[in-house]
Amino acid sequence: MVTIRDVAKESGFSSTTVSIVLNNAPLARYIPAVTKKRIERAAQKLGYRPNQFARSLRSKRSHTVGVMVFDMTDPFCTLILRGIENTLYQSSFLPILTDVHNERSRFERYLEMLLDRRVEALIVVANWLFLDINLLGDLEKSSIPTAMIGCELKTDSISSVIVDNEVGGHMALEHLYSLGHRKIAFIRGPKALTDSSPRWRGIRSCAKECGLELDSRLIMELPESRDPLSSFESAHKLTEELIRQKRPFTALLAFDDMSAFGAVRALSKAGVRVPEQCSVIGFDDVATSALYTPSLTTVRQPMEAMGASAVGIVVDGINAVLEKREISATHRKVAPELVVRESTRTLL
Amino acid sequence: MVTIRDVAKESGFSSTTVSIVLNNAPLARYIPAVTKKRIERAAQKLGYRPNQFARSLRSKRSHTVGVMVFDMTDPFCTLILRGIENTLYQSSFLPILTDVHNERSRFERYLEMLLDRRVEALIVVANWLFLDINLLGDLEKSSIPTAMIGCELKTDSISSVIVDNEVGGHMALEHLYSLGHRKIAFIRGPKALTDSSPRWRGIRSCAKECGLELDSRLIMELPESRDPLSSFESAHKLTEELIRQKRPFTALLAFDDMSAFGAVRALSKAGVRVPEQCSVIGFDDVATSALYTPSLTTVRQPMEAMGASAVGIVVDGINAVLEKREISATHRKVAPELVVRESTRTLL
DNA sequence: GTCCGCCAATGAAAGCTTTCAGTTCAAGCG
DNA sequence: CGCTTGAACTGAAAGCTTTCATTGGCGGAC
Repeated sequence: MVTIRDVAKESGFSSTTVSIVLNNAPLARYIPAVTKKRIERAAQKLGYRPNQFARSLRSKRSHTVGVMVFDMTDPFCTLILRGIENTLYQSSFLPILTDVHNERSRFERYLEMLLDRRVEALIVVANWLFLDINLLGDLEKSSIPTAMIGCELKTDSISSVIVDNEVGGHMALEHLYSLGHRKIAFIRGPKALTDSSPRWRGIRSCAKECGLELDSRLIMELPESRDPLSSFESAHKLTEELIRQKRPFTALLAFDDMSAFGAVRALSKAGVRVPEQCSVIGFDDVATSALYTPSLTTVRQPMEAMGASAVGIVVDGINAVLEKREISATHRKVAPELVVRESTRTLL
Repeated sequence: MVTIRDVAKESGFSSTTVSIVLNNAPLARYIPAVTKKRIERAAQKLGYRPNQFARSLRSKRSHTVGVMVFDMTDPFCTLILRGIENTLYQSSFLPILTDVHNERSRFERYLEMLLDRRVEALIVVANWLFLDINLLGDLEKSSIPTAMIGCELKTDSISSVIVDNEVGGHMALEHLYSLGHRKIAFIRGPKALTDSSPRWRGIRSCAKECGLELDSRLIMELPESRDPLSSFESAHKLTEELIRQKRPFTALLAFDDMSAFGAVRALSKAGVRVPEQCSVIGFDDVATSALYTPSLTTVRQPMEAMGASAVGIVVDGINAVLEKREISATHRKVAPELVVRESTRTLL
């Protein structure tokens, strides 16, 4: 391994000067171009690569960000991760990826590991999280810039990025209403999930504005479950139940895309054609939605942008810490977007 | 920050002894239980956490593995990543995740960054890779244990884990044949993709065994593209073309699940019901396949196990290096598994 | 002629561990 | 008693950077 001293020897300057030049430190301003050239050439020639361990030890920086996902298999995560990765890349940080599998013990262990590695910031993808208040406590103790994606927070020690669920819920119902649907079935999210209630609030506010009466017998609720894919199965069952009830409906508004897929499956099985006989709308716009048959109309969360946004927040936080500025948490609520595809159509 | 010297002072022993005890180093065997207790208690009391930077600098170990994915948005990756993460967790390694976006420059930059960080091993998820021989050269130079998932190699410096594509192709056709199908359409993978030809070989060998004649006018081939999701669109178009040809077929064997989805979509659009009028089989068994309507019959790659297997290989490699044992590359070919769902059925 | 400020460069310390090469003491052995 | 052996423990070095404090040299101000 070639060290900075080798470069010093080769170039004829001290290792101090080499360090200053190669890092383009503030003092580099006093160093004449000739010297810089010579040092750079020497480094090049020897193929010098600074030892990151030593560098980190001295500078107390790891150039690393911890990413904690609550369940990677949730298709909702994929694009968020892509957004995080891509933005981090631009700032020359590397992500350490951990998947908590929705287990508290695993969360704690990973948090400890990440902090031991001195990650400079933490991004938590809190998809499908049953908000646990202790968890926030653990995160707050960490004292590094932290951003949570997909979970609304009021703390001012942890930043958050979420989609505006209320607006999204409103959008979804408005879409169905504008297509002429009046008898609408709903599959609500599980109560314990933080997204559920604002989405429902948006739906109710839209109903109110339109003078639409919600039929409580057409409202189902997903059960709690640790597995994000389970909403497919649950929605499938709930939709079968809706059909068995024989209470007619011409459209169905699902909590998310997974449950929408479950609903479509149940409807098809029962011989109800989507969208001809029943429109279905989802929420999220996971990758599959565009590929489904029929392709799914849904309320899109701009996931890649949300990942990027979280990185932006924590990178600002890192810089603030470096410059000893105080900075308080940022809370962003991004706008959802209606994506109209084939699973919804005008009521004839 | 509390250092090992603080613990030494607190416990009344030297930092050497503390280090030995806390790491349970070989020499710890000579240290009486009482001493160990006292040191552990002191560490506990002060809340000592070893500085990983210093530790790494000294021991030359990072306890970190680099994971390079060629395109994260490919649903094929998700479970592989899960398998990697989970197995790494058990060995107390942390993964640094990088997504190459199918770009050579990005590959090079990331490889450099990972090696600078002294990752102890490298796992490359070479999904949807157009094998580039230079790329292997870059990897071979790295001289750390390296495993590639999803790409067959002959080198003995880089290990590989792949599914047995030939057996898989054979399985798929055999399934359709055993259901009574004789007029079968095919959507082959793009030539440049390493998986394509062995899968096709398996198909041909099965056809031969069954005495089935393949109709070249029913054989389509996906075009090359950098985007794994593009196979959906392409397959959609190719299937439309197949239908336009009016050359009847009762089953379709697609290159992968994405293309199977595209085919199903095209068939549905044309009023051909799946599976009643045409059976469709895919390859991979991505998460969506079980949720699709109809759920997709497919040849499953045991992705989680493949990820785990790759980790096993490189961890063995790491240990071999530590113990100065020589070890040569491992090449595993895992068995695929037929998953029968709703998209295929007996020909009436 | 002295002092100041700027430029160019550097020696040495500090950051925290792990580990090599011992040291000390006591017991065991012939 | 002198020697070896083993247990229990430790001082100091090494690993490689970054950075603080400092040194000269030199031109200009007073």
